[in-house]
Amino acid sequence: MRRAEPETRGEILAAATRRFAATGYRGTSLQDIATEVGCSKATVLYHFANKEALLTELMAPAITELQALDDALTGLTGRAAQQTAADGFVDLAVRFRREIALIRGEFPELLRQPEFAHIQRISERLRDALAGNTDRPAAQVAALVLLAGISETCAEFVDMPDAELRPALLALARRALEPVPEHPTQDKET
Amino acid sequence: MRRAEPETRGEILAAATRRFAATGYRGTSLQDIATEVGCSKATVLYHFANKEALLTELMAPAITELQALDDALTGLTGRAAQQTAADGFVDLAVRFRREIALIRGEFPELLRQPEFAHIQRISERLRDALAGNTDRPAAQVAALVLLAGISETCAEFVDMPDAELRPALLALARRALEPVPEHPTQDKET
DNA sequence: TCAGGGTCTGACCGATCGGTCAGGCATGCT
DNA sequence: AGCATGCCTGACCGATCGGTCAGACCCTGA
Repeated sequence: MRRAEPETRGEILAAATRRFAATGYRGTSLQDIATEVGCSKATVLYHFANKEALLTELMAPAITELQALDDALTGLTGRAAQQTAADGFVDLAVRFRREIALIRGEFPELLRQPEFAHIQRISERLRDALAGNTDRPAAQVAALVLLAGISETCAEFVDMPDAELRPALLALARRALEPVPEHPTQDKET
Repeated sequence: MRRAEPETRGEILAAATRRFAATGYRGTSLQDIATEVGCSKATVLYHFANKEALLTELMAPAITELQALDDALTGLTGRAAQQTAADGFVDLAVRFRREIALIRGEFPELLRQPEFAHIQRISERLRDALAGNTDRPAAQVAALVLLAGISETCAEFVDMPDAELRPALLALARRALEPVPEHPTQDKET
């Protein structure tokens, strides 16, 4: 069972991906991962400082690109921001479906940790951009439905080809975000 | 600290609601709940058979009504099913926002338990109805985005008045579900 | 031949989890 | 007075968690 080449690290990453996607981050123990790899739990912790380090390494590419999208958003407002945010987020969600599935349902708790605090801020900015920088409830609601719904849908449809999933999401986002005729529901006080 | 009237059970339920909503079902220990109530963990387990019984009692009304919506859906197809599903689900999601928040992010794991297996089936039927009983990818994607997005949004906007949240969600759902001009992307196989 | 470093492991640790159990205490009925 | 019952508790249990550690094993280079 001893492995001459040090590819164990990679196998651990692959196994962790599978287990996290299947049973979630908290629902997966280091022993689960070790068993899937065929090594001991101590080996997993030899290659990675702790359980969280495994997750952050798995999520790193997605986080980097999310940050890039956030940067691309600075300065944009109104329809331009809306379009950029929608297109960019759909693209990210489709491409990083696997990563989304990894932390599915544990977003709220994971975001509470300081290491992921900036992601919290990014998703808030993304939501504002999608809402067209308005605080109209209807716009905020639509933005959040899209963000959450797209994430969940991508995690669910892991096997759908990009060429099918992406245009479906883009079309939906465009329909959902099309400027509703204002419909001035005058509410003076909140 | 002894309570003459047996209102402890109600206090436990209330505390469990708060804690589950704040840190999730798995993220909340029986000791957490006991501490918030001001009693011992054994007392919690005296009033409830186990941790899961607490959750099921909290979720019972929502589940009952979800079942009713599913019943109302039988026999309907096409646009009628779509409308009924959308209106019914938005209504349920808005009214049972708190219950959704309780199990936020733990839906996948909870659904795996046999006690909640029928909810799995209901949500699948709901998705099919929302998709207009089509298996066109675009329709399935839109249906899932709506279901997941609406749930998450309701859980997030716990404090928004019903009168604001409901129409916003309904308008969004109507826009998202409006019959897209077919746009025959001929895919012969699958 | 030997030293050293990278890889891996079993044994172990403290903490926390859900859950059990025998018994204490107050009350009310007989 | 005696007894049953409902409510509540501390002490305890086995399991599991993430993480530590001393040492075994193997390869390589001097």
